[in-house]
Amino acid sequence: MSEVKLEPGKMTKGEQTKAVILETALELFRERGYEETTMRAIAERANVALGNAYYYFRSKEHLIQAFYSRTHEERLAASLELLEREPDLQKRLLGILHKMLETIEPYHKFAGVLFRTAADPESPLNPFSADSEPTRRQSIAMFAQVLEGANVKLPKDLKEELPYLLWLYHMGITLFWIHDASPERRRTYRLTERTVDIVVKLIKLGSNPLMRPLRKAALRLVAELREADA
Amino acid sequence: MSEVKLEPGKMTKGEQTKAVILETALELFRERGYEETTMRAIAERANVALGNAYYYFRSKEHLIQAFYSRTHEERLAASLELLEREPDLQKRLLGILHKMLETIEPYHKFAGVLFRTAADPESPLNPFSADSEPTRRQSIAMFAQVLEGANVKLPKDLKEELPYLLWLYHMGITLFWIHDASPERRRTYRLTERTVDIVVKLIKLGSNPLMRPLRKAALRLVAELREADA
DNA sequence: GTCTATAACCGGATAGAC
DNA sequence: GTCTATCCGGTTATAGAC
Repeated sequence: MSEVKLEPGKMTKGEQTKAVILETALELFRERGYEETTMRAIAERANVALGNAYYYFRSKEHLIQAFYSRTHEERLAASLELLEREPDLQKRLLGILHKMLETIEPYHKFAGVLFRTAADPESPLNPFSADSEPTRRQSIAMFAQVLEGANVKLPKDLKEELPYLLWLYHMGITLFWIHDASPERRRTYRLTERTVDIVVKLIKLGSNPLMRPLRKAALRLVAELREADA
Repeated sequence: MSEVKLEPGKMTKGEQTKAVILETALELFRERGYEETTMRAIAERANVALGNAYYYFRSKEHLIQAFYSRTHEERLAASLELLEREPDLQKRLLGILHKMLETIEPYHKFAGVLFRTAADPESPLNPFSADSEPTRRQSIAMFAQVLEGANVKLPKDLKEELPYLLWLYHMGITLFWIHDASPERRRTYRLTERTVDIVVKLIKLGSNPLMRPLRKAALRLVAELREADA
């Protein structure tokens, strides 16, 4: 599923070891969940000493961070093709969200821990933190691309803020997914389909010149909240 | 601040011990934060054995749950008077939210941990969990009261779902508060004032007979999502 | 700079005696 | 109900090998 090539030719020994440890950890996380996976077990299956695991990953949580950027990249890659091919906004958005859900599905079992640490304002894993700024920026940029290539015209003010709002929206979907215990995550898919429809309608409605005053007011509120991210 | 009388006359020895442990724990949490407070330190200052602390509280997290229901009750009490006196919906809602923010303010320092555990779907602290059902129900009931005594007429379908929606809204405010590092939590207060205004306008708009189809559609979506709480 | 092995520390949690 | 002893696992420290 999430196989990653460990090309020994292109990697130093250290990079290889690090990669092996990460793969092993994710494997165990998927098998048993996060809490149930001990650092000792990871080291053992990866055939390294416990101390060595800590040499490459400062803590168990840092393994999660590595996981984050990995799935994030997978997701970007998986989305590219769609973005080049599909012009319809609604289909673009829905497609992106589906790709995302597919990418993270294997990890649903330990999603709770992910989110738990992510929700802590002190944690570097917090998606609003300075630490995750690069990933966040990339992610928001992707939503900008979703809009960019679509067959819609947006007023400038909305166009600027919308990628961020869509990113927030996708975080909301993710939050729902985490709590979704339905078979095959049906509820999440249903929610996604319904809300994408609403979101697209709202975007079109909000672009209407008549809505300018309301739109301005709403965007000002959003801008204000955004400041609080720090 | 959060002094609670420990009336020995009215309590069995066990209840007393339990109360002492809880008070000591909250004291230490406020002093040093959650992570920095060890169960051993709590037991020591409370003059009980470590094992005894675990006799009364199944885990360190369960101390948080006790804290929850405590502030929850304080909040209910603080809100009662307002609800009996004020007829204007907007003022009622704003007042309730202000009371809430006041009650939790002393604990802002370890609010992160609160939310972190609360966000874990597995955790009993999760506000959507079965474990927190009693508190949740009470809280939703309070929002029903906010509507009940107000000078507005609502269509039946909306009246039924709205308390839950307001509860969700207040959770959103809380989430923002957790991440709010501004002096005196100014941002949170500003956000609250602005959004309360919007919420009340939306409620009035949504009650308009012309909005019936849209309202029905929205409420159906909400009802569907609500099922997923389990 | 990469890695092993081993021991130890710390704190949450549990068992079982009294 | 209360205690002591113990386990368990994240984390650290050390000392040394390639």
